[in-house]
Amino acid sequence: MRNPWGQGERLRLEILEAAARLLSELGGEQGLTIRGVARAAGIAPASIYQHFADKSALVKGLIDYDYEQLSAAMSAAEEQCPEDAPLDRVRAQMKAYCQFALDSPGHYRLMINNRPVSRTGPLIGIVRQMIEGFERCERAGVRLRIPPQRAAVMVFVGTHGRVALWHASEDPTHAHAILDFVDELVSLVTE
Amino acid sequence: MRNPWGQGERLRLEILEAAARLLSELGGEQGLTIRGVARAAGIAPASIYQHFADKSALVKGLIDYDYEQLSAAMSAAEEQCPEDAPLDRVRAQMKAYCQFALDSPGHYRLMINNRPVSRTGPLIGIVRQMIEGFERCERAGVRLRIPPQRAAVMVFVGTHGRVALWHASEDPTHAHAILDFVDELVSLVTE
DNA sequence: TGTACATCAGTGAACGCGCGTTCACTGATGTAC
DNA sequence: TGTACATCAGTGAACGCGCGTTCACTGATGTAC
Repeated sequence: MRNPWGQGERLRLEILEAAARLLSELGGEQGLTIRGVARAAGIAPASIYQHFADKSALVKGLIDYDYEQLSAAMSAAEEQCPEDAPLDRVRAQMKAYCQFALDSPGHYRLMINNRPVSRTGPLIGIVRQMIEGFERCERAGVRLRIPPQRAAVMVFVGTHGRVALWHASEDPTHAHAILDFVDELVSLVTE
Repeated sequence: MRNPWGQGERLRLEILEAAARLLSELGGEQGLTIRGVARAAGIAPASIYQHFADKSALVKGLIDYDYEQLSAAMSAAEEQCPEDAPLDRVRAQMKAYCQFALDSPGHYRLMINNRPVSRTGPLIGIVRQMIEGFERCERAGVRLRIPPQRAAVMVFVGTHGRVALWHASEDPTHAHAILDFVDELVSLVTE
């Protein structure tokens, strides 16, 4: 079952999917190894090196892959809400973020812990998305207690903290507690 | 330089201190190995097994050691504030928490990631400390926008999120930005 | 049309490494008689 | 007081393991002439 000519790239995706599956099972980075991914994908360890220069490139590829999924989920959630309810749109995005983190703890941890949050990094992109959301709120007449940038950072950072503690918890509370927390945060930054 | 009779326990502390030093240098758990700790302590790897059953016991010992330091730092900061300024006391505790996290990123990460947050765990103890602080505020007449338990959780969780993002950042902002964030959080939960 | 050769996808076997852990030991210091 | 022995703190050398990575390879599929 080797890929036909010119389709060698297909294995790259299969490797990423196998790595994602493995990461979901493991729930953490320990055990996310070249050999383990090869086993999960049903290929030889050496085959991975045709698609990724080394282990760190594989991990980086996986993280990029994950950020795409997260970003898409947030946008999809936003677009489920009517345009004239900007605060709902903000809430929906943030809750999609939570949902991703709750559904895929291993992925979330990897994304947060292994990717420096740089001025151009993917996490910052998400924060920017939130800032734009709050700016739209303000323009729509929603009263904020602090400037929209600060409100966005506050809601995002608070949610992130809540999710991080959920991850560290040995007996995780139900998802709705996390989602309620988002509502509480939003209500704190609005009047 | 072997310890005299009856003082074998002294090496235990030296091992923990060496592990702590190592963790500070590494900034993360990868590389925190039995052999590495032994090297840092200047002893044979086998010697560690006289004081810790296995690697996980060593890590657990290190985490307990770290929580004691953090808790002591928070209490000390609280007691620097006058008793009749309960909100300042709360702020001081939270800022001591931040300071610890900023000064010792490796330790902070280890504590958060490797210790399930159980109903009786050390992190919960810290949250409870914060709750008591906010209850004292309320009794002293400070007006809160939400119940003291929720205010405490909000401030703690938000701070934790902020610190976690600082850790993930490749170009960390200055400490004062973190401390300002604590003030902003506190001002959001008060009137 | 045949045929020599290049290119591609993927592999098997081996490498050196650092790890956690074990076990029989060394030698100094205490105790029993 | 001496002496045999127990106890203690700590060690050196070895074990088996899984890891990341390399390298010469296999065999199918395409291309040049």
